Amino acid sequence: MTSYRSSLLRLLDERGYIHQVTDTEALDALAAKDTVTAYIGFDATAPSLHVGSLVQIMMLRRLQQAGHRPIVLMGGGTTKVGDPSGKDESRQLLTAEQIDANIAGIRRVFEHFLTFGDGPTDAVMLNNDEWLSGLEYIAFLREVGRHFTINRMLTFESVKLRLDREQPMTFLEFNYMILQAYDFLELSRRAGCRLQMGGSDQWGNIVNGIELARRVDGTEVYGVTTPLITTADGAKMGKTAQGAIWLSEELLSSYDYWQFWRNTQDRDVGRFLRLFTDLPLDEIARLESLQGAEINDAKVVLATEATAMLHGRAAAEAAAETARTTFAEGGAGEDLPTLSVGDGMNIAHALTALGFTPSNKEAKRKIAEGAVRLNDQPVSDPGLTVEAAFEPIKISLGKKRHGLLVK
RNA sequence: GGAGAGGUGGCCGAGUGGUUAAAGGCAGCAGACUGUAAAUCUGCCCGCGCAAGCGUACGCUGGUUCGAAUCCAGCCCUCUCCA
Repeated sequence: MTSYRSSLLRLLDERGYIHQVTDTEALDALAAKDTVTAYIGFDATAPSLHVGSLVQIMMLRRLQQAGHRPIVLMGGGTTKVGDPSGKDESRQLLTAEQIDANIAGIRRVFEHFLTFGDGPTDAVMLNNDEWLSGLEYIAFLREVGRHFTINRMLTFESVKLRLDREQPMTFLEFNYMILQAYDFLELSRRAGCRLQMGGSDQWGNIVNGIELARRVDGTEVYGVTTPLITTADGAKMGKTAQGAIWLSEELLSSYDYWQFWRNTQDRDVGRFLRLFTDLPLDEIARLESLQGAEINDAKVVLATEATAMLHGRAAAEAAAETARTTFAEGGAGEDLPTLSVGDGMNIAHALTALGFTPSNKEAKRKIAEGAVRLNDQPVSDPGLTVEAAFEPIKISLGKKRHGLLVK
């Protein structure tokens, strides 16, 4: 199906958000006629979200742009149990206070992307703790559990994958999909929610929710999933050696956020512009067609637009200007990470303090490799003490990471 | 509860008493080449220390030994089959 009647599906389609839709025609007809309320679920395990969630965030933004109502569903209830899917990571159980704090932090992220309020297309944030924590086991099994067959659950990709790879799967985890399905039922009752969106890995959960709503309430609801967003190398979005690309200034500066986008690979530029900026499609087509080194201009636009959406236009321009003076002119922009060295500091310690290297040992290695420069002069002595005078000193590791040392 | 297999550095995966901070691969970082791209080649890749050196590390706890990831005992966890 190439032509949609609804502006919603058209918008999502032409910008590259659609991987699968449960019932395209019915959803298209619904979205063309009514204001659709739709939700996406998010974890409450961290105080912020990172770029890995940005496609989902942007999809809610598109939904609102198309005149519909987004619900941000926080998994406060499910987080209380602790998501068992990250089997390797120690599942630290979060306290209710931590979860609430995390939700508050995540809400601040969303406020950059969505308009919240009481209007018909204003976004709302809900917490599944409201209905999950009070559930009674027997009653829940009788109302909801009877609609799930183990036979069917075993065929789901998430389960099958685990079993095929002979990895353990707990009963708790097995029940997760039921709780997620129940969320959809609950939201359709409470908020008239008709659509759940999510990553392609959520397809099974979404379908479960749809079936549950039909069986229990006879309600028709729909699902849309996004493709898994990877870089052209096939790597997951937003994973760098430095850590996650966080969507809050406290965890990642706007300068670093800008740099993240600036370092996009050539082949990803067009796709990312469509997904992560509001630029019109014809403008994106023009940027995307740039060849050779000119594609760098498109990357600057991508970085600035993406940063402006999250951190504001002024911060984005400042990051762009710093990058220009630092990289194009070989100078030092004001927005670079800055470290105070007091009366003198060992250069290896300074590199680690700036976060350029994970340890002093690594910093010394980099010095030995000739990768470290002070004001563009290579440093060879790992025992060097750096002092800043009146002018800040530019310290560089490799070609990309630059910082300022001040008194 | 029983039998068997297994738990090694971010991941995968060798290693079955000493020169093993532990092969190899992936990921990552740096250098060369470029365009703050990709591909390719090269180097690096536990921590502290300017350094000599020291400290940690092969599921956990003890033991044998001059010496253990490697041998022994107990425990924990995972998988497969059985009850």
